[in-house]
Amino acid sequence: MVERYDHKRIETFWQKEWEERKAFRVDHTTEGEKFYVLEMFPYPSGRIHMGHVRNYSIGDVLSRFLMMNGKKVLHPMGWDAFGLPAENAAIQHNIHPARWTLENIEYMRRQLKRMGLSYDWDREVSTCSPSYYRWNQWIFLKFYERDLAYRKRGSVNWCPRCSTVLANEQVEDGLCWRCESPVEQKELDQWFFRITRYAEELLEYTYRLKGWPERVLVMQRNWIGRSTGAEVIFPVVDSDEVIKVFTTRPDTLYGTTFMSLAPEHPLVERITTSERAQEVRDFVQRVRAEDRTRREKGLLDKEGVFTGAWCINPLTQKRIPVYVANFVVMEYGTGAVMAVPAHDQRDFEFARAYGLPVEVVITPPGRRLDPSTMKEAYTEEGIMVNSGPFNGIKSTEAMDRIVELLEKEGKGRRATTYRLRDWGISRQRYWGCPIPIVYCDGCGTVPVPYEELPVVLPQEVDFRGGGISPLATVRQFVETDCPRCGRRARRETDTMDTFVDSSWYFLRYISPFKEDLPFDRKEVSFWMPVDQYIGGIEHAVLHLLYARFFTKALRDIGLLDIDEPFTNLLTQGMVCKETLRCPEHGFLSQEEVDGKRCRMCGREVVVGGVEKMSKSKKNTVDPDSIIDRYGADTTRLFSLFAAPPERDLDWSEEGVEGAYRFLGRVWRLVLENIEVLRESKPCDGSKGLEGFLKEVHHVTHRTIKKVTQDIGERFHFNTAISAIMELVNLLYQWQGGKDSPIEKEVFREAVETVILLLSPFAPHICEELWQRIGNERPLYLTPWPRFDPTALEKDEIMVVVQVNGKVRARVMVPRGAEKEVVQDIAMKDPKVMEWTRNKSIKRIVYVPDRIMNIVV
RNA sequence: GCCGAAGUGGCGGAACUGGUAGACGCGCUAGAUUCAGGAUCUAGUGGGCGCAAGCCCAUGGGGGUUCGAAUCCCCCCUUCGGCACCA
Repeated sequence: MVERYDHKRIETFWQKEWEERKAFRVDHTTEGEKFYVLEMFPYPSGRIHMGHVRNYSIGDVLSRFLMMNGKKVLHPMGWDAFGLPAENAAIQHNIHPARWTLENIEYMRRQLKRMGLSYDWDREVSTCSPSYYRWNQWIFLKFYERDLAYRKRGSVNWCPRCSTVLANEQVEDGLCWRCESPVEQKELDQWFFRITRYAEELLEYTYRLKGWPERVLVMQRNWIGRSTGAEVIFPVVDSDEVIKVFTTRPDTLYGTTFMSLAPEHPLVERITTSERAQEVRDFVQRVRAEDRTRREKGLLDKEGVFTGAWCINPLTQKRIPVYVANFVVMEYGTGAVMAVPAHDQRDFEFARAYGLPVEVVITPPGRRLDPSTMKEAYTEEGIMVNSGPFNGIKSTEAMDRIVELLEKEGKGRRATTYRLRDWGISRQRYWGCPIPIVYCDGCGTVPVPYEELPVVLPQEVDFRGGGISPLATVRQFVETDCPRCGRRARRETDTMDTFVDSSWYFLRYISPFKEDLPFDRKEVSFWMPVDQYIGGIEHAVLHLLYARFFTKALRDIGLLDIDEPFTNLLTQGMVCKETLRCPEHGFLSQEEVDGKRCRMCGREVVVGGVEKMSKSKKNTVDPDSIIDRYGADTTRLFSLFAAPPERDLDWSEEGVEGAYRFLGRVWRLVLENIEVLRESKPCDGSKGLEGFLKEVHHVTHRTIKKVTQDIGERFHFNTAISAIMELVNLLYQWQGGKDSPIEKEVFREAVETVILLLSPFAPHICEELWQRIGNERPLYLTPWPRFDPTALEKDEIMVVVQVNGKVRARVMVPRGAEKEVVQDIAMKDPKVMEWTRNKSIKRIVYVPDRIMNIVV
């Protein structure tokens, strides 16, 4: 019996070794062929979860693979360390957010090190450290100078549970993205980043990011939500006021029969006639009190009220009534809609409800529409009618022509609107980056001078009060002198959204010690953009859009010379597991189940569907316990083998055992042959190899080729691993001895190859075996193996023979044989003869060295 | 409603540009080893018919293109994800 595979000892040993030798440190020179591998940094919530394990395993395989292939690889790790959970923990457990966060970082760093990840820990960055967030403030000031940061009072999303404001991107279905509480609206003074200035560029570049998954790009396009059309001016009758509308359908302008304003529209108050005033005011108040989410989701019936005012259709000069309607939102377009009931479903419903006229201006080809009997709006294109000079032309053509007419007469213009809103970054919480602004009664809003940065977050704060920013209670913080006039002034007490922190952290990794600037220009132009970014799909819009915006803004400030931060993006799937349920006690964890029964009540447990691991469903698996039991190598191997990275992964204990078994097989393969391996060199070339030896040599090189392509080109780690398994299986088939030099050499080459190819996945065991077979140089400094094309060539090749598309035989032919030669061989095959007997051959298709199809 | 992704054995998944469907792993079955269990090794494992050689069927369903389709085209169904009174 050989020594057993002791993962604990091996993994501890090699982790210490890598750490002491600073194996994965990358110097600050800017020479060589660079590759920047980045994984989304974690929030230090306490412990890592399987999603992290998967994310970081993917990055590590790639990183180690590229290092062995001679690339200069930057592979850093850090902490997205500001955020609400720290503050909530502080409130619940009376521990300071800073301590809570730092302790979590300590713990999680140890967990990551236990996974054997190849990070350059010298570049570790933590966003809650003043040496990091001072540059947040610095960038904020640069944004402020360029009017990319501004303050405005407005209706904002308020999460009562988190007692803070949320950006639009952080509201999902009307619920807070973090705690799922219903979001309310509040009027507050808030800081915004003018991301809308980049709306067009952000959109345009989604068509150039070839290395991003299509679905992420689509989500971003939807989010930016560009629509093109026209802005049209409708003068109000007996008034100097005009109503501006945005429409994507200028072709329907002649069919406008009324006007709808958003209840929040400023004109409502000004144009409503006195006899309608009370009714309108009641209506506006009622709608504004309505549940915002229901209103936004379109769940309410179309309702409205007449203002008493009329406006003029600029093309027809017809008077049309102005309504206030609950389905018009102030935030989009101009907050006013020209209503064309015949050609817009919402307007149609509204018109029917209030008895307003429906006028058809576009007819479907070859059909006529009757306004009195229409059941729904006709929204397709067609032929123009009742549209003055445009009658008879196609509606698609009329679009442009009508806009031209409007522009000529000064009644409107071509216009584009976006769904994207500016990014509200103020947060009424403590544990975040202070906004470097001072308010002075004399000077107004004054930026903190650069030389006074950082504005340090004070330690002693009572953050238990709800509703206002905790910093507002700290007098020593709030009270300051105006940097401009020196008189007493007040500091801004909100902190920044933590998505600001993560919008540029990948730049700080490049020069984490830079004192005078956020990052070093020269180093950044060497390393950026990130060549491969890896993370979860949940950031498809949030973080990934913000980081793109930051990159463009920093470029325009003159700090960067790239347009996009991430060349290639890999969005890994979720880690899922089956759920267990007790009819009485709900979801159960593995520990709460005894056999097939609930430990609490003894009732039979229902095995539910495979769902994303979550605490609430109690189907999580703790990485620590898996690493304890099977080791980091097994854990990594399984999470990469069970599914391709972008797909969801079903966690299975049996699968983990399978991975463990495989590593055991590799371990025994080496140790059972340790003498043979030690006393030989790998063979060089395929000369003189016959039979099984030739087969082993051939498969060895075929595996090098496949694994190299699967890792480097396709990220198909699962198939790479299965190819290595096949090679190992073949070596277990070795029947004869390993006595002659040639046998030893072939075997040694094959085993070395297995170790090298497996090392990015399972680095500890491979490093150990590599050393044991007598290598001095550590594996992580050893070049990746290259395949020998001549070893891949076979003299004889199996060709599949089909008759009428059905496989009937397989024949061996010399490689590269002519069609006629193969045909002769095939026709002599008894099976083929049987199927072609008494039949006339119509055609023979031959794909060289692969397949022959005989059509009879 | 619109947009996107995906449907392959008992399960996770292979099949690169149309060319042996089911690699690899899990699970299951049998054998070897063992006092026994575990571990390990070997063999088998899509379905149907057959003693067997073998034949037929099979990649969500239906049609088509092709010598040949999981892969290309058309129609439909299901699941997941995103957006949605967006003018």
